[in-house]
Formats: sequence, structure tokens, C-alpha cells
Amino acid sequence: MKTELFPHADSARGSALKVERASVTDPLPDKSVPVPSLSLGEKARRAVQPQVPYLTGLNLEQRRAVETLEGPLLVLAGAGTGKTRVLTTRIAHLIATGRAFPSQILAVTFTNKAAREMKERITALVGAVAEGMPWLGTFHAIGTKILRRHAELVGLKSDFAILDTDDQIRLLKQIIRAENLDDKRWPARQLAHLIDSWKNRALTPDKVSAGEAQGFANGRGAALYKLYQERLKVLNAVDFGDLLVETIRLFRENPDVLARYQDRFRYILVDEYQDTNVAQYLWLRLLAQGRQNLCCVGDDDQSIYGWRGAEVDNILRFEHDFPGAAVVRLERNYRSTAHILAAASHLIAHNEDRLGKTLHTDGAAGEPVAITGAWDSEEEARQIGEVIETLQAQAHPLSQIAVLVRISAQMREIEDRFVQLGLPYRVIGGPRFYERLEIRDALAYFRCVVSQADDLAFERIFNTPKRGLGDATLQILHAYARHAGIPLMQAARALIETEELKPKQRSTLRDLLAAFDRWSRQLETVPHTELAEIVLDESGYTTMWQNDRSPEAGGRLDNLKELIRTLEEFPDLQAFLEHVSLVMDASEGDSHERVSLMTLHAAKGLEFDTVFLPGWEEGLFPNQRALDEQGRAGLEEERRLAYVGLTRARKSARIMFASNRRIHGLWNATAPSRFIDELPEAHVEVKEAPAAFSYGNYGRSRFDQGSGAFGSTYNTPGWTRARQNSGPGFGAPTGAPPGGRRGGGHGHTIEGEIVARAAASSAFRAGDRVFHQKFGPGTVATADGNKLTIDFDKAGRKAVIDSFVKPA
DNA sequence: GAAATGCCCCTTTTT
DNA sequence: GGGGCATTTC
Repeated sequence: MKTELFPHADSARGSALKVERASVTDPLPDKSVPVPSLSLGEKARRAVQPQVPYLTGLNLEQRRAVETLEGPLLVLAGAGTGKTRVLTTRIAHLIATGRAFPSQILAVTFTNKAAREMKERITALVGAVAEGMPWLGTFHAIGTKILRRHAELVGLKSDFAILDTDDQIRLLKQIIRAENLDDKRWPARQLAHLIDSWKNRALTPDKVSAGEAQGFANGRGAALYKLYQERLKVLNAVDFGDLLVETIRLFRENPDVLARYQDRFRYILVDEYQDTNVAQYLWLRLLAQGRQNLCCVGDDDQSIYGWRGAEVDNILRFEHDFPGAAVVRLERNYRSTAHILAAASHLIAHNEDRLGKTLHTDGAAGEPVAITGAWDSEEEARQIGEVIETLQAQAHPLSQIAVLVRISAQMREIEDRFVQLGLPYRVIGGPRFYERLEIRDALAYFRCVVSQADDLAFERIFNTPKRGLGDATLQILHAYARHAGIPLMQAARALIETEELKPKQRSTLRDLLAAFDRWSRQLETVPHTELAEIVLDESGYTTMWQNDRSPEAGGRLDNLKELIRTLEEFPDLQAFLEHVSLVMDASEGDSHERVSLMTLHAAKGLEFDTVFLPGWEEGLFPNQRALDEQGRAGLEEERRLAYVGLTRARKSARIMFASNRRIHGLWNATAPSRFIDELPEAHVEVKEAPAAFSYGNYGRSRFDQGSGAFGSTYNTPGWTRARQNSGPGFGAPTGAPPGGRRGGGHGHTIEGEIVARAAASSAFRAGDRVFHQKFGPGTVATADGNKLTIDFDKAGRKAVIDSFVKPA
């Protein structure tokens, strides 16, 4: 069977598929399965050694997914069906059979964690060869790598900086203000989201439709986007979205470059394909066009990143986009008990937009999914604590228990309870290490040491710790930097030579620049970890926190120490900064004997014996906002999230809801989630709350009302949110000029900067009458380049920079 | 220029 | 319930 000589022929595929699905319960792999399109030599080799060790233990479907090597392949891998195993084995297989060198395989994951795990598992299979898999990584990491090699082709230098969300928003705010828009009414954060969503769809500024640009600043969204991109180029920086969009542009504009990568990547593998967005899809398609050896693994039922631009459509349309694609379904679940699997399957079956899979297991029935109500969210937290303590008493390892919440705001109450009980726990994906204030400050220092052109970093630490340099000083620096088209630090260098700044600021700035010069020189001579400490100490940053009396100061100092320790793992500061900008998650602490607490999103790909699922209430889960903004699609994504939550559990899943929950500090009555009604009765069990927590009749009556839900007459709860999101003031006055950028402007335009740069030598000579904003009218005494000495009528003789004076 | 106070936004999820 | 931001006050 399965002599698939023509992997692209549909008829052959169809029959192979039927055979396999019919024999799905047969656990014995067919030893005589030949690999498609092998060379004769290889066939002979395999005949001698038919059972390659790494292939043993795969079921038929998995094996087919591993061995269908040529042509496009979609592997629909349900939860717990051995997806990662298939991917890693497939790579091992490619290497072991000599079809490709590790460096010729492109393997893309969505998260760094997944990439790390895959690398480890491949190494386990084929040995250290996997170390040489330079193209295994996230979309963004690989995009960065490619972009650095060809930076000049897209108008960058190869040492471009990668901005994080924070930098991005600060930059956008500057642009919004420079355009004389009210940054209160048009928040930079909103524009950042908008630009992100455009980049997710690979839309460059000129491709943004007028309709979409309409929503922001009366149609100036696209223009602002354009300014932002121009500004990024000047700063030699990219944001996250650019790592993909710019790579696509690179490929499109340089077919020769693209051809080289198409040629290099003999086999392409993609993990979590359901999470890809349009840009990622285009990126993949460009690369796969050459050899067509694209293998995408995913599960449409676990697509939970739609809000971030992921297109379930990518996976739904795969066969259409890649004609002749083979499809393998992995439906045999090795993780959960039959009850849990049945509950999850039944729930997800309520979705309409899905390719459809039926998971099955040979495992035990186990215990039904438990459903428990609580009077309020505090009681819910107490119940979780209570049950966990019971489990703990029964020697259930805490590391095998997880609490999965819909939104991170739910965590606080649960954490509080755990702290009270002294229950060890860890929060996964919580406030990210590299996003902490003190870490970002420290990184900004390092960035400035490495590159004195990093304006955003310089701005950040310019007056941190407080050194008496305020907004006024910064404005002057900015003004000059913009005029001259130079970075802020360079502008500062010029300004300390003149008298634009007050003496105090001037000398402070001089000291700061001298310090940076010193540190930059030490890059060559001092080990980087040592240098990092020197920078933090000499800048006064460490001292600042040591003198801080606030309770968190100690923790911040610890974090800084941790940062230095992490630094040791990298050869130099540059490498470390590169890592940080792409990998925002720090090394996860030990998972020993701690309960894990995380959001449902963070839980994807993980599994635990016992899983608590609190907060299954209308409005919270499904989340009202998802419903309001995305309608049925939003609901379906929420349902997939519920499905992901349930399928994390191996042995025990406990769904919980509270009748009252505090939202924004106010108590609200809540109704049980509709998802609870969608569970199959045969596989769930409604449990009473532990007696100690049944708070008399109030709770009971509310609860009973809610639990009517288990009957068949559950309708939309009387909980319809009246709040209509009718944003204020969208009907802007019609008098505004249509989309046109304000003429004249403020000398902040890129063009302006370029012009200013070109005319670097001064337009003034001795004797000219000039006017200075601060010092008033005066006469030029001497002119040295752009540095002038002027005798002011009132202020006396001052050294100034020419861009601050106008001819009078 | 810096600290203190007061106001307003928000809260889904994250590479 | 809280954090960011602007205004106020020193």
C-alpha cells in the first residue's frame, strides 16, 4: 500500500487517505511503508534497515505526516495528537535521509519557546547536528536575520535597532504632536494598533485604503503611518511588523535575493499555522514558491490570535492556495481522558467555521469535567485554594496543576489567595521581565553605549536618574537635531559648545556625554558584564534605586542583578540586545512544585494533570469585547479558547464561575457562560461548592438562577450590555481639508531634515543682523561653520548654533 | 526643574 | 483600583 510515486496526484492521495482512516485504530506501524520518491540507492538502504529508530512509535497518520516529504502538505493536528513530535521527527528524517542539510531547512515557529523546544527535541533525535539549524526560529527572528544581511536594499543599515511597543508609541506620539494633532484625542497607542494591523496584512502606507485611514485623525492615519516609516528609516530602526513587511518588500524588489533563499530552503516547515497572519502567509508563500516543499502544521480549532491579525483562513484555504496539497489529519489524542476529550469536542462542534476533526482516544474515561459555581470571585479563589490543598494532601504534584484564566486581571485575586495559603505558584507570561521599568532603563543605557545614534534610548535615560535635565533642554536638543538631521547625542555634543543651554544643564550634559564616550571606549577593553555594571553604577542608576524608599526598589535592584547575570550568556552587549529585542520572555524559573497560573492564551501548547478554569461567565468568557467587535467570529474564537483550555487537562478539568465579580473595582452580577451549556451532560458533573464556602442563601439563590442554564431553556441572560460603543465626535466637521497634510509644517519633515543636512555650513556671516528666539535681536560677530558668536542687543555676547537664529 | 495633586483612561489576549 | 499624564505649586 501507499506507493505514492506521484505525491501531487489527487487520486493517489485520496485512496491513501481512505486506507489510513479506515485503519486508524491499528496501532502497529506498517513496517513495509516505503518513502515516496526516494532515490533507488536510498530505497535499497532503507530495505536493509527498514525500521529507522526515530520512526518507531509513530502511528500511521503521524508517520504519513513525517514521510510525505515532497510538495505542499497540511497536517491538521488536533490537541494532544503529537504535533511537535511529528514536526521534529520530520526534520530528523530530512536530515537523516540526507535530503537536506540542517542549514537547508527552514522551520518557523510562532513563539521562542516553541523554537527552543523544537531545537532540543531535534537534538535528542539526531544529535548535535541540530545545532547547525540556523533557520529554526520565529518568523520575527528569521526575518531579522534575513533583513540584517540585506539591510541596505531596504534603506537600512545592518545594525538597525528593533523597537518595542514602548519605543513605537513614544515615537508615534512625537509624530502626532509634530503634526499639531491633539495626542489626547488621537492617542498614539491607538495609532500603533492601527499601524500594527496594517502591517499584519502587509499593507504599506500607500496601500492603506482611504476608508481605513478615515478612522484616525480625520483620515490622516495613512499619512501618519508614512511619516512614521520615514522616521524609522532616519533612526535606522524597524518595529516588529517591519521584520516581516520589510522582508517581503526585500524579496519582491530583489528577485535575485529571493531566488537565493528559495534555492537554499529545500524544505519549509511551519508550526501553528493557524496563527499566521497575512504578512506571514505572503512571506511563506514567496519562499515556498520555488520548491513547493511546504509543510504546515496547525489546528484550526486552536486559532486564538485572530485579534492580533491571525487569519484562520490561511489554514482553511491551504488546499486552495497550494494546489495538489496533501492533507493529513492527526486525530488520535494521547493526552486527555475520554470525558475531557468528549466535553471539548462537543463544545467546539458548536463552531461553524472549521475544517472538522474528531478526536478520539484509547485512554480511560477518567472523571467527568467538574463544574462549580461560587457566590463571588473571592469565593471562587478560595475554592481553588481549597481543592489544591486537598490535592496536595494526596501527593498530587503542584507542578501538574494549572489555573487558566481569560484575562490577567483575574489573576490578582487568585494570587492573593495563594499567598495567604502559602501555596507556591508561578505566573507564566506575566509582566515580562524585559518590559519592567528598570530593565528597560538599563537596556536604554546599553543601547546608547553601543550606538550613540539611538535617539529613543537616549531620550529615555537622558534624565534618569534625575540630573536636572528637563523637558526644556530636551526640546532644544530635539530642535537642533531635527534641523541638522543628526542624532540627539550628536546634537548635544554641539550644544555643549555654545550658550543655548543654561550653564548647569550644559555641564551636566557634558559630563553625561563624556561618560558615554568612556563607556563606548570600554566596549573594546572591558568584559561586557563588567561594563554593564560600570555603566549602571557610574550613571547613578543603581544609586537611584538604592536611595529609593518605595517597597519595590529592592526587587528592582534584584532584577538588575538578574539582568547582569543573563548577560553572561552572551558574547557581547550587541548580541544580548539583539536577543532581548526579539525574545521578550526571560528564562522561566523552576517549575518544581509550584502551581502554574496563566492566561488561556499562554497555556496553548502546555499540558497539566489538573486544570482549573475559573471565570466562565458571560461577558468575561466569552469576552464581551470580543463579541462586540467581532460578532460571531469573535464568539467562535472565544469558544476555541475554551477548547484550548479544556484540552490542556490530562486527567481533571474543573470549570468554575462566580455569580458576582468585581469589574473596575465595582461588583457586578454575572451569569454563567453559554459555553457551560454547550458541554455534553454525559461528560460533566455539576459539583457543589465545598460546604465551608456556601455563603447562605444569597449565594445559593443567585447560583440556582444561573444553573438553570443546565436545562434546555437557557436564553441570553438578562445581562445584555447596554453600553453602546458610540465613540464621541466621529462626525467631525466637514470643513477639514481632505486628507491633505498641512502645508508649511514645522520643519519636522524628513525632507526638511535632508535639506538642513545638505546645508550644514552656515548661511550667516559676520555683521549679519539676526533674531534669536531666546536672546532677541543681535549682530553676528563671528561664524565658524554652524557655530556663531553673536552680540545680542540685550543679552550680550553668546555662542549659539545657527539653526536657532533667523535673519532679522 | 521637580514634587504633589488631580483627572481620565482603561482592561483580552502578545511575537 | 491603579497607572499614566497634565496641571499646579514650590
